[in-house]
Amino acid sequence: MAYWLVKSEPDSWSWDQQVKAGAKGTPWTGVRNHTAKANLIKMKKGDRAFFYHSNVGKEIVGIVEVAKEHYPDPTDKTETFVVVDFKAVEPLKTPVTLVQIKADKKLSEMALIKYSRLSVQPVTADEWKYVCKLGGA
DNA sequence: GCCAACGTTGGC
DNA sequence: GCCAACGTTGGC
Repeated sequence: MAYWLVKSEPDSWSWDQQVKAGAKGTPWTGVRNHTAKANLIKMKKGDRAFFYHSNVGKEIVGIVEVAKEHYPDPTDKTETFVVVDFKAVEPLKTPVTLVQIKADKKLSEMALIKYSRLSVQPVTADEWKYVCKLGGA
């Protein structure tokens, strides 16, 4: 199983909305970047991803799971980009903030820091376990 | 095919 | 609100 991190501005799609959307899963729409698209395509059902609030909060707030593998983005008229469906798994008891990640040597290689504008990124198994521990998940 | 101009993302 | 990073567009 692979691990990922997805970003969303809570003003447009927040963790709370993801939780309320329930166990069926909801499409992760709006990706318009080819690197991010390539990552979406690599995702397999059952893969897990951190849900990160960009701009407001700037912290990892929860864990989602791939409920459905990639298919064309219904909001993309050009039919170039894809979505996957995510469902909420569990919140982090303690959100892990960007400040915390930057200050932590173990997490200094995270794509979140190195490729700060990429909205769908891979996370290594070590980073995954460590962030889960920090967050109390 | 190069590169300047422009738009967007996202941290500060 | 500013601006750095970076992707995209369009003229040549």
